[in-house]
Parts: sequence; structure tokens; C-alpha cells
Amino acid sequence: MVRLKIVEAVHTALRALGVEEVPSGVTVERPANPDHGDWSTNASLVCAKLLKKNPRELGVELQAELEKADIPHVERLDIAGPGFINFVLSPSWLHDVLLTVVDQGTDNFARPNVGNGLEINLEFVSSNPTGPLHAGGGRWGAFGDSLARILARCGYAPHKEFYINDRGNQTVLFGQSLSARKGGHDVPPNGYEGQYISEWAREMPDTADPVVWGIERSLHEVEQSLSSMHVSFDTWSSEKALVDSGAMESALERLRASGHVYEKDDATWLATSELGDDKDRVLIKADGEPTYMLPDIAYHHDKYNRGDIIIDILGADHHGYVPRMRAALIFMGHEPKEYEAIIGQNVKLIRDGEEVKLSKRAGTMITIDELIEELGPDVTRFAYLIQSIDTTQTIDIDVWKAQASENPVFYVQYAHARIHAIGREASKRSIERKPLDQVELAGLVDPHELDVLRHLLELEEVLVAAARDRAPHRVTTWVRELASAFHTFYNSCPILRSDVDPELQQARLWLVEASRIGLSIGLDLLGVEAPEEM
RNA sequence: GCCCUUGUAGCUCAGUGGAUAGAGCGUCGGUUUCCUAAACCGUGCGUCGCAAGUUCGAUUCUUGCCAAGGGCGCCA
Repeated sequence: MVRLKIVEAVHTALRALGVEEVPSGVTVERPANPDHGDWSTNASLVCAKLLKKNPRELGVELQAELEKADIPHVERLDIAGPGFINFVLSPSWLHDVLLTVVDQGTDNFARPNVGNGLEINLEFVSSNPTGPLHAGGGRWGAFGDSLARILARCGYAPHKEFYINDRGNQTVLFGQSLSARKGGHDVPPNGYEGQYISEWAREMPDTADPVVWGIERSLHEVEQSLSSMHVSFDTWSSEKALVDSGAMESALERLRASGHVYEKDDATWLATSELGDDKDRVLIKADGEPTYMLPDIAYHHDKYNRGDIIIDILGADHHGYVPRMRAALIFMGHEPKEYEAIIGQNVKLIRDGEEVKLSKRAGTMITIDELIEELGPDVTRFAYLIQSIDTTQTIDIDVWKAQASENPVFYVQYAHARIHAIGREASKRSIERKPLDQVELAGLVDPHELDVLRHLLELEEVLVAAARDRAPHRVTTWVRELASAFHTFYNSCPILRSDVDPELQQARLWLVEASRIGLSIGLDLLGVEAPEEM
């Protein structure tokens, strides 16, 4: 890597100038502004104080020192601004990027092994199995699934998991609502009012247990909906099965053994406030029934069988739940680092200019199926992944529909389809791509050609950042930028036209292939189709 | 009152301890004898919520304040 060579040279030069230990603030980065060269270092700014010189002055000395070093591809060194040293490289360094991309291909390019096989358990969606998934829940599905894909590409071993709350009050109420509708009655107070209850009640066989049948029906629905946007799970964990297995009791014993459980007011408490929670929490109510929390602790403990660290992806309305769960898991003997919670902000849906309140019980929701039907799976999934999970998302259905032919998803997919169109046209004209090692890439000097290669170079660090920050939207941003670079290149650099020099044509065909690899990797991580024609 | 997230262009949102802060949409104008015009090019558009602090340098980090959304059950 060119960067490493430059880092090395900078360190050597600094030592020659009397810097014994290079400060950690010294960086070698790609400047945002192309006028500032291909690589840039702030070394003289950081080290100036150390050597009691002014940065600009030191910069001149550093520049002189660096001139002596023989760094591959470097054509020129500039000193600029307050004392940055900018490295201007010949295009050949980017040609090396093309060779790497094509050589490694879709399977191996941009596959940084930062995870080292670390198993990460991701739990997401986990909606109550009492009805279809509403459109807001789709955000966690898209997020969790893409995060898993990104982690896997970065060398982690992710495990996707859905927790089924198939016992307790809500399921009882749900069963009662189904029975009531089947008998033609009103649902019980606080029951489920949604239209789907009546429809499902009609489907339900007379002999069926409404709770069991209803939960099955819901899960089937949710699985279908999510898989239509390419979201899948490795494990569906049943709360009921877990409780039946005795896991809840053994979790309670383990907590008791830790010495943080006590009895008060006829209830059993966990002293979570010892570890930063607002107050202690009840594990077993005065009536002898466990709260939601106890089986959930048992479940989280169980998840360590399927992950070195476990991550909950939760909606903002559950953020208060995190400190108590973390406390409980630490009492159970897990390390604080081994539990992570990602709090996603909510999705607001706008239709006809008005916000649609998403309530399953009141039945005022828009389901994920309806959204997918209106926008299509690719648009829906892309929309969920276009912005940071830390921000409240507003999806105006009418806007996304109206923009259907010119929205960011199609922009990216079109770039991919265009590449295949070029391939088809090339074979129609009997233009064949020669093996890469027989192709001279030196002709690729147009800024638009080089820009495509710069974006491809960045993919690896984008993935590392996306995995580290649990931020799939970085991939979305990157793939949009690559598509843009490709479209620009396509428009300004003819490829198949008869007046193009054959050698340059070959180089450009390989640049197109490298672009295809990048787009294909990006779209796959986002779970969006990469069409060959549109 | 306490806790979490957010505040960047008319709108929806990216982005960054650094040198002139970006994209899409929307506005206005332009590009097709030749690889897909679902594209491209140009044009406008900003006190990066406010104020202090840390730093050679802050829109980015810290603190306070203001505003918006969410949460503070022996519900799940």
C-alpha cells in the first residue's frame, strides 16, 4: 500500500529532524480537496511545538528530508496552508488499485479481516407476535440484516436472532381478540382492534387454539414480509420454550448467588441501581408471576451460547431498558464489553401530508407489506438504510412514490445495469476484453477515470468504519458516490466508440469491470438487487 | 426533574480535529448523427441551534443553555 510507504517515509524524516518519538496525532490522509494532492500529512503542524519551530518552517525542512526518500508513485511534494505537506502521485498508483480490485474480485476485494472470527449475536425486530409488522419495524430489519452482512465481510461471525414473546398478557389478549371476532363479538377492553384480526379470525380453524394459532400466523406473516426485502434470521427464539426449559429458574438462581437479589413488599428485586440504573427492578411480582424482565435476562444469558458479544438493536422507546439489562448481565458474570445496545430512532410515516400513527392495537398502522407493495422491496430497503439510525426518519410515502423513477436506488442500480449494457454492446460489436496483464493501463489519466478508482480504494476503510460504528448507512453513502463517479466517467469517456484508441478502450473496459465489482459488493451489503438491465 | 437521540442549504439528509463544509430534491438554463437521457453539465443556496472551554487549529471534542422527538410501571 502506498499509504504505508508514505507513513514510513514521514516517520524516518521526522526522526532525522530530531523527533525521537512520533506523536500519535501525526496522520497521513487523503485530503478532501484534490488540489491538495493525493495524500497529505500534518506532521509539521503536530511536531512544531516539540521542536520549538514554527510549523511552516519545519514543513520546509521536512519537505527537504522527504525529497530524499524514494517513495513509489510520488511525483512531487508541496507545502501548503499552515504547513501541510501534500504528496502528488502519478496516476500509476491508482492503476494498482484497479489491478487489485479485478484480481480479488467480488468475493475477495474489500474484505478486511478486522473481526478475526469474533462471534457477534445480533437481535433485532423481535416484534410482538400479535399481528403483521408495521412499517416502522422494517427499519430494524434492514439495519440488522445489513449490519450482519457488513460484519461478516469484515471477518466477524454474526448470528441474527429474533426473540418471540410468545407468552404473557399480550398474547392472551391477542388470542381473546381473535376468538371474539370469530364469534362476531367486540374485542375485549385493551384488545386488538385492527382489521387484520377479523380477517385472521375467519382463516382460523374452529379447532385451533387461538393463541397458538395466532402466534404462528403472525410469525409466518413477519417472516414473509422481511424475506421479501431479503432480511433473514439464523435463530427464532421462543420465550415460552426457554421458560419451559427451566432457564428462567436457573437465571434467577445465578442472580441470587451473585448476592444482588432481595425481597421487599412480597416481591423479588434485583439491585440494578448498584450499576447505574435509576432504581432497582422487580423480577417476581407480589402475585408470584415473573415480570417481562426475568425471562428476558435468561434469554440474554442464553444468547452467549451463540455469540462472544451480544447486541440488541432496539427502538428509542426501549432505551431505558438498557441499563437494567446491562446490570443484570454483569451480575450474571458477563463483561460490560460483551453487551451492547444500539438504540434506533423511530420512523415517522407521512401519507397525504399527514402523519400516520403506528399502533398495532388501535389498528391505525401501515404494514411493512403495504409499504413494500407501494415502493417495491429495493426502494423500501434502501430508504431504511439511507440515513443514520441515530436520526428520526420521516418517510413521506407520496414523495417516495412520486420520485420512483428518479430516486437514489435507481440511480445506483442504473449504474450497474449500464455496465452490463456496455458488456452486451461490446459483444455485439465483437469487442473482446484481453487479459488484464496484457493491457496497458497508463492511458487512464482522465480525472473522471481516476475518480472512480479513488472511490474503489475507499471501500475497505468505509467497511471498517461501518462495522466499527455499526453504521450501514455509510455503505449507502459510498455506493451512491461510486455510482455518481461512474455515471460521470461514462458520460465523459467514450468506451466502445470506434474512434477510441484500442489500448485505451481495453483499459476502460477493465475500469468498467472494476466499477461493477464495487457496485455489486455495495448493493449486496445493502440487500438490494443489482439488476443487469432496467 | 432525570435519562437517550437529534439540531448542517428552501426541503430530506451526508460529512469532518485542519487548508474553499457536501449530495439528492426543488429553481433556472443547457447536453443525444456514437456505449441506456432512470444519465450528464452549469446555476443559485449556509451565522454547521446559541455561548463558553480544550487545541497551533473546533462545524467536529467537553460543559452549559435553547429547541424537537423518545423514555422514566410489581406493562411488555
